[in-house]
Amino acid sequence: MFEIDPRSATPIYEQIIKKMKELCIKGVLKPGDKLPSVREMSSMIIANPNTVSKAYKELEREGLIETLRGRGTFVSKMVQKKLDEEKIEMIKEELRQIMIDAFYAGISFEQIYQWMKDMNNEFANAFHK
Amino acid sequence: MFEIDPRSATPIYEQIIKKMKELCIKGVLKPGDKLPSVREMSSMIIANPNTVSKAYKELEREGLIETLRGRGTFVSKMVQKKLDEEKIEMIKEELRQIMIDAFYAGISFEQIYQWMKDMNNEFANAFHK
Amino acid sequence: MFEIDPRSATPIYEQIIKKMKELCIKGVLKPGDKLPSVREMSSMIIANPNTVSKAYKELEREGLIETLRGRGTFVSKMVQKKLDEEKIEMIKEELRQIMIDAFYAGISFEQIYQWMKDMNNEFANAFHK
Amino acid sequence: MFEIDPRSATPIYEQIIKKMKELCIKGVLKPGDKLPSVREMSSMIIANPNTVSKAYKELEREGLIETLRGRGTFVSKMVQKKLDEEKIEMIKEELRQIMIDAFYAGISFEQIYQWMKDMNNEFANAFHK
DNA sequence: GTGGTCTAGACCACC
DNA sequence: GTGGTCTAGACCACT
Repeated sequence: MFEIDPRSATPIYEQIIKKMKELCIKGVLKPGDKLPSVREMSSMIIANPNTVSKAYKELEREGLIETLRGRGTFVSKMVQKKLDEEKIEMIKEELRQIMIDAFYAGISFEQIYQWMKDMNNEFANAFHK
Repeated sequence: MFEIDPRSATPIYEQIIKKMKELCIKGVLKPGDKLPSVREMSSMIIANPNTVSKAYKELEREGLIETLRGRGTFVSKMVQKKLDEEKIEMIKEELRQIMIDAFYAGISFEQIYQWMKDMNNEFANAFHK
Repeated sequence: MFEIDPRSATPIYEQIIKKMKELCIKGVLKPGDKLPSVREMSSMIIANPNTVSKAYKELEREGLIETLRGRGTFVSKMVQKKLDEEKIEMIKEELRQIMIDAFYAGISFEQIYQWMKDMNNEFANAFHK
Repeated sequence: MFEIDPRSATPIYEQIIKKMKELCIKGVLKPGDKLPSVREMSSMIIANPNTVSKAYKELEREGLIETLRGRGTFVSKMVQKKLDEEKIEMIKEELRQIMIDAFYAGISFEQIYQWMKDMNNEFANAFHK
C-alpha cells in the first residue's frame, strides 16, 4: 500500500506527499480517516521521523490533512481546490516537458491521451466529480 | 532565443537540456547544425563553461547531439527513437503525477487535453514526421 | 588498498571507477557495503571532491553502486549483468586492439592466454558465481 | 577498406594508426607496399592533413612504415618486435581491464578465448609465424 | 553528516 | 579554435 524507494532521485518526503495525494484522489483514503502517526509511518517505510514529519507538515500546509492535538492526524473533510496561477503555469510547463520527452521516447500522442483517460478512471473520475 | 533563469529551482544544466530538446523538436535546430561552443554558450547565458559542458555531455549521451573532436558540437543526424521500457514507465509515472497535481490545482481534464493538443500542434512537424 | 596515480594519462575519475570495479569483482567490496563518502575518499586519495563525485556518478549510472540521499553511497545488492549488444561489440573491439598491440610487442598468443587464466583465477569467486 | 569514425572518443590519428597496424597484421598491406600520400589519405577519410601526418610520423617512429624522400611512404620490410617491458605491462593492464568489463557485460571466459582464437586466425596466424 | 550543483579559473590533447 | 579534465572552494537540500 505504501511503497517508498530510497534510491529514487525524488526526495523521500516528496514521495510521501505524492503517495498521500494519490491515495486520497483514488478514494483509498477518505475524508476523516486517521493517518498513521509520524513514528508509525517512519518505521513502516523505514525512514527518519523527521522526514515523515516534513511531509505531514507540507500536506497540512496544502490543506489535505489536519492535525488534532493529542488525537492524531486526519484527512481533511473539505479540500479546497485553489486556482493558483503560478501553480498552473508550473503544471503546464511540466506537461510540455513530458510531451517532449514522450516524443524522444517514441510515444505517440494517442498513447498519452489513452493513459490520461485510464488514470482519470483510476482516480474515481475525480475530474468529473 | 535562449533564456535561462539562474534563480529557478531546476538546475541550469537541466534548463539547457530542456531548451535544446525543445529547439530541436520545433525544428529551430536542424540535424547537422553547429551548436555554440561551450565557451560561447557559457558567455551567452552567463553561466560557467563547466555547467554548459555538463548539459552538452548529457545531450550527447542521449544521442541528440554529437561532438567532433576539436571541431565542435553538432545536432545529430539520426535521432533514433528507442523504445526504452524503463523510460516509458518513467514518463507514465510523471504523467500520473501531473494529473494528480492538476486535480488539486483545480484544473479540469478538458483543460489538460486542450493544452496537450496545443503543444502537439506546436511540435507538429516533429511529431508527424 | 586504494592507489591512484595523478600523473597517469588515464583520468583520475576513471582510475577510481576501474579500481572500484576490481574491488567489487574480487569480493573485497561486498553488496551493501558503504563506500567512503565523497569527502573522505577525496582526502584519502588526495583529489578534488568533484573528481570523486564524477566517478561515483558514473558507477551509479552503470548500476554498480547506489546512493541513498543524505545517507551515503553503497555497493548495489543486485548487479544485473545485462547483455548490452553495443557494449559487447566494444569489448570485442578492445580485445582485437590488444591482440594487435601484443603482436607488435612480441608477446606470444600463449602468453596472453596464460595471463587470462591467471586473472580468471584471481577473479574466480565472481566469475563462477 | 579504411573507415574512420570522427564521432569516436579515440582520436582520429590514433584510429589511423590502429587501422594501419591491423591491415599490416592481416596481410592486406604487405612489406614494400606504397601508402597513399598524406594529402590523398586526408581527402579519402575527410580529415585534416595534419592529423594524417601525425599518424604517419608515429607509425614511422614505431618502425612500421618508412618515408623515402620524394618517392612516398612504404610499409617497412622488417618490423622488429621489440620487447618493451613498459609496453608489456601496459598491455597486461589493459587485458585485466577487459576481463573486468567482460564480467560485468556477462561475457564468459570461454567466449573471450574463442574470440581470441578467431582473431588470431583472422590475423593470418601472425602469432604462430 | 550526505551528495548535487555551481563558479572561477587552469591545463591538456586534438583538429 | 574545440571539448575533456581537474582543482579549490562555495551553497543547498535531504536525512
